Amino acid sequence: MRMATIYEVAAHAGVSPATVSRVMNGTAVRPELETRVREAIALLEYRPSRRARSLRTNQSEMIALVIPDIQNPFFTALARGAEHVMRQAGYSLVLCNTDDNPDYEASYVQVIHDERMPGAIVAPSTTGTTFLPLLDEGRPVVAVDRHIEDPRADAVMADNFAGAVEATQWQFDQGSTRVACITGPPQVETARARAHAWHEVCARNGGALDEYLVWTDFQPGGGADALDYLLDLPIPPNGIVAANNLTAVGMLGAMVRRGINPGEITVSACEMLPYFSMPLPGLLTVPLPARAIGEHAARLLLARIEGDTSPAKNVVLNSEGEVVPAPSHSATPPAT
Amino acid sequence: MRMATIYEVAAHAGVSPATVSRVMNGTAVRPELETRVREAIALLEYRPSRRARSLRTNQSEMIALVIPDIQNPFFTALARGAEHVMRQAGYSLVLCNTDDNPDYEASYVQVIHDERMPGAIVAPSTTGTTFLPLLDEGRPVVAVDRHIEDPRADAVMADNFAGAVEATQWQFDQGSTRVACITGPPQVETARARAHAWHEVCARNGGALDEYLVWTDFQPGGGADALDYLLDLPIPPNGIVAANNLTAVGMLGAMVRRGINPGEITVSACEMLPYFSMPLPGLLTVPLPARAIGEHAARLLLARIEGDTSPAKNVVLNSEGEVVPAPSHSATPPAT
DNA sequence: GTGAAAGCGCTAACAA
DNA sequence: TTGTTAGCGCTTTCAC
Repeated sequence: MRMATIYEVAAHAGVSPATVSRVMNGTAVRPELETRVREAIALLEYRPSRRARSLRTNQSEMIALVIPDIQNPFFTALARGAEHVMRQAGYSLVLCNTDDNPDYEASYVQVIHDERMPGAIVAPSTTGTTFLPLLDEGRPVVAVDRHIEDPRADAVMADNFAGAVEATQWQFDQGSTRVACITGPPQVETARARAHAWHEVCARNGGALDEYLVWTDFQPGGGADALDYLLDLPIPPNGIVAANNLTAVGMLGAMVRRGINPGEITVSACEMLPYFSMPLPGLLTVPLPARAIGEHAARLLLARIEGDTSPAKNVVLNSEGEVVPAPSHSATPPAT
Repeated sequence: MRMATIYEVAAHAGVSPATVSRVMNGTAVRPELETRVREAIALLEYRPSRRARSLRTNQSEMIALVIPDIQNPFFTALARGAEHVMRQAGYSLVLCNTDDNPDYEASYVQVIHDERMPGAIVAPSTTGTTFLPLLDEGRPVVAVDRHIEDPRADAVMADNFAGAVEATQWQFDQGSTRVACITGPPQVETARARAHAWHEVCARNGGALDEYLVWTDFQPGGGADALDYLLDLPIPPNGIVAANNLTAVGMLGAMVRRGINPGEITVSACEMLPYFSMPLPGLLTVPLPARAIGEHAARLLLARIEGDTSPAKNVVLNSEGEVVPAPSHSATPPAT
């Protein structure tokens, strides 16, 4: 079925296409003409072609959401928040799942360019360099979860350091004496920040043991392997901090398989799976404000698209989703 | 930074824009010219504007994925599958989260129309009538998880009846004598199909009790409430079938809160949360092929976009993700 | 095989 | 205020 164009509407209403365009865009038009135009629009069920408008105005209502893993509930919640804000502003999100694969990332950067999208919300895999071409073109990019090392990119993060401090300190408050940490890949900023927090808190509480720090892939399997490694140490820990949601569930599963009773080893985790409401004794969950990060990033990106040229912002949210004045610990040490 | 157009490339190469277009699209061009053009393309970092091409050819590489809840792991896995297939074919997915809200659904239908997208993969909320306008325009729509009642729409489903039969039969095999069922809203097709299967299997095993069938909202809270209701019956069930993943976790959480030991009441569920690997005694999980549904739907949609005009397909996948010749039970009874 | 020219559907100068 | 016109960047006849 053919679609009505602005010319057909104009012909039906006996006006010029420009007048129809003005009615559509809210420019002043003589009331009499406006009614005729509106009638024609209704009659023909006219809806302007976004792509034609987009070509002409060089704008578009399509922005990219680039995330490593859409099956990770953290990113899913983030996506939800971003989608919610963006749809209210009339924008749609293009879902770009990268599997943490730089090639996939690059191919989506290409799509963003080719579709001339006005901006992107991006959780970069390791180094954010893939996205620099977008910034070079003047497309605003808001980094979430991990930074893009570029002064032009805004960033919205959780206060990873504070969260991990809380998770670790709780261990000592509970009476744990030997606290281990299962974190992610050393290239990943959040993994480093949380490991660093663990180290600091342990140092304050009698010292951190190097063999109690396990770098994994931030996946359930990695968490399970890490648990096995830790419990097979000559002197195993009696408290464990899991630095993300997936390592946490992997580790908990492994604990069950080893027949460890809940509470026997204290566990605290940065973020947990949604719906995982089992109130296990000896388990603390420090929530991450995933949804708020998505919402905040979306608002920031919208402002940039509207023309905000102020210096790049670096927003940090605490676990309640509130903006924290300054990151509790900005400098994260390099990987060991 | 300005973007190179086809005219600039043409000028640099000393050819006409048409020739550049031919090089880009693989039409035969004298090798000598082709090299000149390619050099100019590389030099200027030329990439054709998809939106301009799209306006001219009336095609687009942007298809919509309409799902009720991006935080539900079932839809997340489905999205992953669809994205994977689509990206390989050069298409991108626009994420349309509807919260099962018909208004949101309608607004996304509008977007699909306005952007002139060539098709959509859709998990309709209740009635699929919202999407009929798209079919009227000749845009292919593939329904997933739930049907759209229209002979023009393809559909890809799990074999919900078979899955629920398995979940219910297992209860009797385990020695349960009084088997209840917690399902979703009666308007939802999958909720009805699974309830129906439960009813049939119970009937074969000595009869189904009406008060053992609980209609919920398919959410964790609903599952928890249903458990409380069931266990407070004069004669409570000793086996429970949960008809979806979220009711299942809600119910399990409520069991823990009531201090019921694992295995005391047998539980079988259609689908479970990913990473929920606790091997609880007395718990059976019948997986749903979410990812395969997404992949299959994407392939079907691609074929339609390519011009396939064969009659609408109704694909049913078993829990392994394999195509089942015919639905194990096509007629689902109306809600009671 | 190649170029000139028209046109996809819209908006924005510019004139009237 | 309104209409005429040009043009966004591409593809595609149609001549050559």
